Amino acid sequence: MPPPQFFTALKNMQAWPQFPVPNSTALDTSSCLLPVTSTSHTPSIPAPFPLPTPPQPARPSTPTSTPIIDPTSSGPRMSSDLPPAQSGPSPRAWPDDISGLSEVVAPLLSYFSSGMDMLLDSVQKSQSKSHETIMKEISTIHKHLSTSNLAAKDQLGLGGGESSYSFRQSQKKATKQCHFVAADPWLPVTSQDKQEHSVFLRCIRKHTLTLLKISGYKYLRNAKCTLSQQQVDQYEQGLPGCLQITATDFMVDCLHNQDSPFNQDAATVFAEDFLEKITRHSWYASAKIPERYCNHETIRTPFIAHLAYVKSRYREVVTAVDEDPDNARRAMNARLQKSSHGSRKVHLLKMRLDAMADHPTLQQHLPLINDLGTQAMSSDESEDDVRRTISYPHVYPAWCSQQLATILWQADDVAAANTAVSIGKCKKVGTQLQLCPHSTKVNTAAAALPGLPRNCYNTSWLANLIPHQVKALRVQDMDYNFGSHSSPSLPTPSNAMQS
DNA sequence: AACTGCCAGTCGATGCGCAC
DNA sequence: GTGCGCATCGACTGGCAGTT
Repeated sequence: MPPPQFFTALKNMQAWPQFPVPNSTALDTSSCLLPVTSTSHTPSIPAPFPLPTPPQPARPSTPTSTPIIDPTSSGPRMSSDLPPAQSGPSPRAWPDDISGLSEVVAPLLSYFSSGMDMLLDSVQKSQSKSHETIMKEISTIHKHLSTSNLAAKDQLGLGGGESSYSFRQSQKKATKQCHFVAADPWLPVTSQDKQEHSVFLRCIRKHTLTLLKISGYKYLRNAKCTLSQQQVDQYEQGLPGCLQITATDFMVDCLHNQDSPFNQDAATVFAEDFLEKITRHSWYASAKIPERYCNHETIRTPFIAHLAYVKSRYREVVTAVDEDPDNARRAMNARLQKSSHGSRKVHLLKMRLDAMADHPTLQQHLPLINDLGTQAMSSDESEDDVRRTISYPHVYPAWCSQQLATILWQADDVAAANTAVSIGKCKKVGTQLQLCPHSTKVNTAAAALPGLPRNCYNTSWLANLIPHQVKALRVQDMDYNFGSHSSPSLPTPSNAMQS
């Protein structure tokens, strides 16, 4: 990987309008293909795939096929332990006494020469290590798939396993800002710190419900969380007879800001009670809350943050219902339906990854499918209510190429074979696996994933895009090596159902 | 009838983008 | 900075199909 100074220099170069940097769009992560309904998943697929390796020239004239990942930007980083490039030399600070060249051109040529050397080194090293990278990634995914099966949950529901999918999500979330209280403030936040923080937050949520005397937020209407303006005024002026917040008569104000004096005082009462309960009365003992969390401010802050969620739920179950009950119910159902559909796609992705992890030939495609995420999973499912069969036909996204669909198809067959009982005639106890017959239908409304190799997209679908969409799609100018799985035509649905 | 376990639905929660 | 809407996630639960 080129040194951080190179990226700093490259960024500075982009500010020079007369010398546009090739492939500067690689730094742009904002665009995506319409109609994109979700922008949460933006895969970065530069190196780990078994891409074909054409003979490399000794010094390529343009590095346009190599994605530039700037470690100083907010985009994905190739190395987590790389320090941010802050003190690298600016291109303008280069010596300007190169004979025969102007002050502007000399540093530019020198800069480009040096930069290209570093970039070329990086590309060559990356390609030579491609196989090793794939095997490492497969090993990592495999390890997380294994551990997900062994994970147990504690009685409070405070623990939980980490599936292959959640592993990807946790990697994504790790880039977001979290206010962990690390065991050792001088060391980086560890996974144990994160787990302890998560457990602590769950206790905060649970205690909030306890003090509000409700079992769930759908009962917020019954909790003390609505104050009139008169009550607020009286409280803030400290008038006699105004509301008093105590642990036994706890209340929050969901109609005003969480930073209001009333809510701030509520947070203080909450922190005092929470601290007392965990230190003197051994509440949440199974959660094993670390000592460093046992102070007022560390408890107050997450409670106030949680209050924002409580307020949003209040708007949903009280305010919206009061305004228009029918509309509120429709909105709630729509949200739940979407949520349910999403979790099914997660299940499908995990099932496919599990099946591929142990398969001798499909294993090599694990990084690709893992990076595709749920957005590439079947996009529509429906149950046959008439015959009462558990049948969910897979409908593939229109943008998906035949080769890519074939991989997913074969993974489904492997998963079905793995769950089937081959010894004796006894079926597995319990409900049998759902039938997931493949269909030839495609979902034209499915959002396409940007930045994939060319042959991951359906050719005819690609041809129908307008130029702006093609540009937004950022198709990699290379083909993914599907190997022996790149069959010329999709298998028939009947074949797929035989397993 | 008892048991098992899959699966859709439910719930609590988080993060992002946009408008003000 | 804040509120709000939206998308999405993980954990959990009840219904129920299928087996013993």
